[in-house]
Amino acid sequence: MEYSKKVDAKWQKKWKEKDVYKFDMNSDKEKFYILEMFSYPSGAKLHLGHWFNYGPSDSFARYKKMKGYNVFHPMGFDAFGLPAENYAIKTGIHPEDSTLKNIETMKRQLEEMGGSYDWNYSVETCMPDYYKWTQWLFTKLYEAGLAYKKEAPVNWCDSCKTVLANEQVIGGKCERCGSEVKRKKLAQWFFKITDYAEELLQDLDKLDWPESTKKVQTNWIGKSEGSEIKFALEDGKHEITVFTTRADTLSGVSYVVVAPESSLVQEITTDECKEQVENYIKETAKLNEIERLSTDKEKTGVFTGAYAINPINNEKVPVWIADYVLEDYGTGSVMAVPAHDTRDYAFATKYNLPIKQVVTSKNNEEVELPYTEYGVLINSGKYNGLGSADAKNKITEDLSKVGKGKKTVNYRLKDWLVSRQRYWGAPIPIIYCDKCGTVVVPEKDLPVLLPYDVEFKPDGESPLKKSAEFMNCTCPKCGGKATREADTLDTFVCSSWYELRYPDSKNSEKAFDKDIVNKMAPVDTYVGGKEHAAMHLIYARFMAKALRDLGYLNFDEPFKRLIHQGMILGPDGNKMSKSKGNTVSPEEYIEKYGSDVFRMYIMFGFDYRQGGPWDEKGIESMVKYFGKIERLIDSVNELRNNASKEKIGEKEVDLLRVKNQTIKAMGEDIDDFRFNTAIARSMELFNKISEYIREKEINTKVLINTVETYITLLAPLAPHFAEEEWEKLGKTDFVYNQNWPEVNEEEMKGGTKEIPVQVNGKVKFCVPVNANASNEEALDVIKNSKQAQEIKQKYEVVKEIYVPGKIYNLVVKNK
RNA sequence: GCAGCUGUGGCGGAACUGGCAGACGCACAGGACUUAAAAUCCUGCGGGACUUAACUCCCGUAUCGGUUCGAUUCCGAUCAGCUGCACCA
Repeated sequence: MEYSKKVDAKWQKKWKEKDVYKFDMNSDKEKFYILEMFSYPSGAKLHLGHWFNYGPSDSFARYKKMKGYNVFHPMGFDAFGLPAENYAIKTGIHPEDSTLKNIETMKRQLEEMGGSYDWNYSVETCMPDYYKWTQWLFTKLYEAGLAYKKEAPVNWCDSCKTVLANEQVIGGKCERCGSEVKRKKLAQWFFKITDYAEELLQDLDKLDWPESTKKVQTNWIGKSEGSEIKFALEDGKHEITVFTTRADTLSGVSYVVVAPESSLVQEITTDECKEQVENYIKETAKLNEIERLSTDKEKTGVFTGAYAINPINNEKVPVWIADYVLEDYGTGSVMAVPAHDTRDYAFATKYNLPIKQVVTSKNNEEVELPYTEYGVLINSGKYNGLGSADAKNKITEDLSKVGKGKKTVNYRLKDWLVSRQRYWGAPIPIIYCDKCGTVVVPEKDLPVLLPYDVEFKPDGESPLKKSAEFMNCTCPKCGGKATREADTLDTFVCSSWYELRYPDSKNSEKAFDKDIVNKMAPVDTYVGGKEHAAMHLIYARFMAKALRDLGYLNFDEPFKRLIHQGMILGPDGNKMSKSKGNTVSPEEYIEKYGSDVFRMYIMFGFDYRQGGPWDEKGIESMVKYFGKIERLIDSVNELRNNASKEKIGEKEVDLLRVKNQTIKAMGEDIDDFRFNTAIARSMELFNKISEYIREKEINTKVLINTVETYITLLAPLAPHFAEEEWEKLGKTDFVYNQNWPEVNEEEMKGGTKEIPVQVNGKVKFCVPVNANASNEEALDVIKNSKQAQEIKQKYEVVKEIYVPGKIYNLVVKNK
């Protein structure tokens, strides 16, 4: 193989000289926005996962360009975040220094990969020219009532000294550092994503996304329709509102449970029960949410001494508190129906509470409790005999007439907690003034710059609090002394709108120009890992919708089509990790083989959506293929001046058919991110050309045309290598700028086609049919074939089935 | 526990709405070239039976069953692996 890293460098230089990646916003061509999830520069170098994400996607972008689109394919860096801060704490190297250095390295590596990015459209989220607008976004959401502050129980990581969002807690442990997560109450900033719960759910239908990811989001949003029911307390002063999806079981309520954190608890607890209730609340506070919700944990609770009145039958039922009820889901209170809920059943059994069956099976069979299915009501007074579904409606309706209940919809989705007690993030643009209260930083004062010189070692306080210079400021409203918000924004905020900034990334007046963003966005194809199915992808959707409602966007969804690449595992089949010692570094391969061999191998050796274990040996197959192509081009150049036959014979028809089939198949494959089969098709065409080249008489015109097409087809997949071979073929322009070859339908149909013939569903033989023949003609040929005649003589034909162009099946029985 | 995904040769993987299972490649085996080796080129390559041989036949897509003229593909049950969610009222 002559191809090497030097060839990469040669073409990268030439491309740069001609500025081929320059994006022209005003092109007449139809725009196509391709985006890969930008990378987080925590490590110093691109790893295999980056290559697997960016390499094939870049080939997709190059293909789309050849197909005639005005392709917009930007790249940037998600540069704020905890790892850089942790690294800094460990090494003393400032996060800004390490991050900027990493970005430089990664940029260089992306260029070495051959990424077709126009770096004039790039973002680095840690730079003031970007986070100014992240802050601006916050102020807009605040003004629209979509950002608010509240005291909330949060997940606290003692090791990172920071708060984690619920979805960042993995198995009770901190997603980033793995240490145990505790609960703590803090005043926190939230984005009101719940306002968009219904739309986020409904609009999933509009998206060309993997079904599994849509399901993840559906579950995340967790819509449930039910009823809110009011239970008056016996004291006549208080009231408990519960949320239930099973209003039909209301007559079976044997107690009511309130979340221990609820402020109501203090008010209703009787003096006799005060001590046990307070002890229980203390115990609960020690547990984190994961522990509380663990199925393994036995359900516990205590009686408050209060009694509630069932609005349907005036029965008096005890009010308990229990840690299996959460304050922030539904109304924070539930009605317990042990006979028809497994959880309540276990609780009632443990604490000897009554169990009253009010639903039975439709055919009135004996049922085992707890019976959680829908059925027919019993022991429910005037509702007896109603089906569960009807009873739910009827009961809720009756309650609503007396102001004791209503139909309602509940979502599991929680508001997005965006504040972080960290240094390496965008400061929240809020000022606290003694006179004016909470004041948002006006646009003219943005960005609120993140100071460089700050003690960022964690001690439970926000690092920015320790910088007097940062904290002390004047109130924008009254001009008096004021202090700044010391918390920074979750990095997911930075990444929730970056796709909107790319097309106008240099704009210093606005986050983006409305016309430009509406012209270039939404993203047509978005490529990234499954791990972002819930968080990033739902936050970005929310942000787009919020910005639309604020009048900045005229579309609803930021990413029309989504592709998840699979994961490349270590050679041992396990997830790559330094601790396991099974990591594979792309660098040495690039040094040894060049970017294209590596890119081609990762595309050919794996199903893009699946990934799989790394196979050291596989890459050699690509080295062989490249060598073969080089030798083929040399042979073709030698044949170039030989005498050519003029006729288009059987062999030429055959070659041209395969050529056209390959153009079509490869195009479809690349469009659908099936790079492995696209490359396999290219190999088939290669094999066909090699076969043809061994013929005695060669039509050099057909040969050269086919070989040129073949190299063109390789161009998006192996960009540097294809340029090199293109040049060898005597071409002086860039193969990068070629159009994707057109399919010649006539040539593609040429030759004969083998139609398989089945007898009773089993293939017995094939009949060659002219590929251009009509269905009738083809069927005629098959029916009149010698073998078919033989079958018909031998057996009685019961039925015949012909699927045009595919199969002919005879159903027979013995005569 | 619930949900989702996956299961095809020695290996990576093909087979697009049911229509020739194993494309393409790796590995392996044989041959050509060579003094020889490497490289390269050619041929073979799921398992089994029979045959001098061509052929032919049988089995085969995790397992068992179903629908169908026909199932890797659809349906049901089971097993295995991976991933996500976590008492959601």
